[in-house]
Amino acid sequence: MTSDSGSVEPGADRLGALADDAVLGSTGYLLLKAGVHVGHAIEQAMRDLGLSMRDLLVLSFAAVLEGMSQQELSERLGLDPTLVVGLVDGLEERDLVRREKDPDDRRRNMVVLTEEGARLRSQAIEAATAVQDDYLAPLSDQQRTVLRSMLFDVMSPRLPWLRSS
Amino acid sequence: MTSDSGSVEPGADRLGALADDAVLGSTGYLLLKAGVHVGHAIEQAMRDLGLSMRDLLVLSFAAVLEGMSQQELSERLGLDPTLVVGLVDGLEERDLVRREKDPDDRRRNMVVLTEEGARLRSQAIEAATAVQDDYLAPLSDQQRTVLRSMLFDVMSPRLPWLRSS
DNA sequence: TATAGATCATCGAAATATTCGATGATCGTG
DNA sequence: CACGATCATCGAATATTTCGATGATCTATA
Repeated sequence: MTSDSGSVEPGADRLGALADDAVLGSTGYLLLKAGVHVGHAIEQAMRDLGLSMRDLLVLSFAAVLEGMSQQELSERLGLDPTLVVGLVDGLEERDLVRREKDPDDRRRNMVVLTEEGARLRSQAIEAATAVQDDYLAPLSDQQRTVLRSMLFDVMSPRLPWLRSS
Repeated sequence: MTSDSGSVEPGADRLGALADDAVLGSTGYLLLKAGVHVGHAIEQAMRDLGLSMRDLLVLSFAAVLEGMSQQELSERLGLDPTLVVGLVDGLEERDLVRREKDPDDRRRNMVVLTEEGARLRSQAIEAATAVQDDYLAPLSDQQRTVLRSMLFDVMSPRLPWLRSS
């Protein structure tokens, strides 16, 4: 046993026994932890621009899709439609986004990026990219490519929110 | 290897322009999404055993460290110490874990795994492992090893909670 | 050895965030 | 036109997290 509590045990733990645990050292848990970490890092970087991660995502979806209903947005974000209301409210107040009634279905509010929104999005992308570069610094460019590709492979069966139509 | 799924081909834009977005298609965001997904998957699997992800982590830490203070636990989990109280309460009520006063410092409650806790932990590991195997199915064994190793590389500058002492 | 200051676990209140049920407007179907 | 479904929204109910305070205990030190 020698579980002499409180004292440092020399030698035995350079990487730590924890990393060998079936849960704590598992790929899945590391993935989870890594995801949370980048998330926080990006969130942090966004704060300087007065944005949340969700704001950034809305801006991104709005930019690429060139407008989508709040319903669609809620699905892509994986959020209750109710939450999207406040999210869009906040962005609209700052003129980053605009609600446009869909002429083909006037129940729908299309969320559209404004000039100002596009501008801020550029800055946000720059910041987020810098954060990621920093975060992935231990990996070579080639490794990053491999990582991204593996993540795509793993996620592809569950990416409805990334499909265009 | 041979994961050349990165080339710009007709098949590629079936995934949609979203995957090419600097944010939505970034390695960081994919990492975040993947993390959340495995997290949910594991959480889901744990539900059958009446455990939460946090419960599983407590069990894991308790098992490997053979007991630790709630303070230490809160640091490793990245949670407010206040939350740990309820967490341990729940596990203690079910006899999965036990609070033992540290004889060297009677302010401390050492959280120790019980027999019952060890038993349930085995089942939990089995379930969590199965989920991960399923989740990582698109990857070969070799790829998984590479992935895990890359995640370690990326995280190693920020893994105090995985260090043993 | 008495005392001041820090740490630990805990509690309860405050602040945040998420979920749920209901509503008015609008659509599509027949 | 009436019916049931969908969309955005609201407000209430829940859940979760954060914060400040407290009693017990430790450490340092004078």
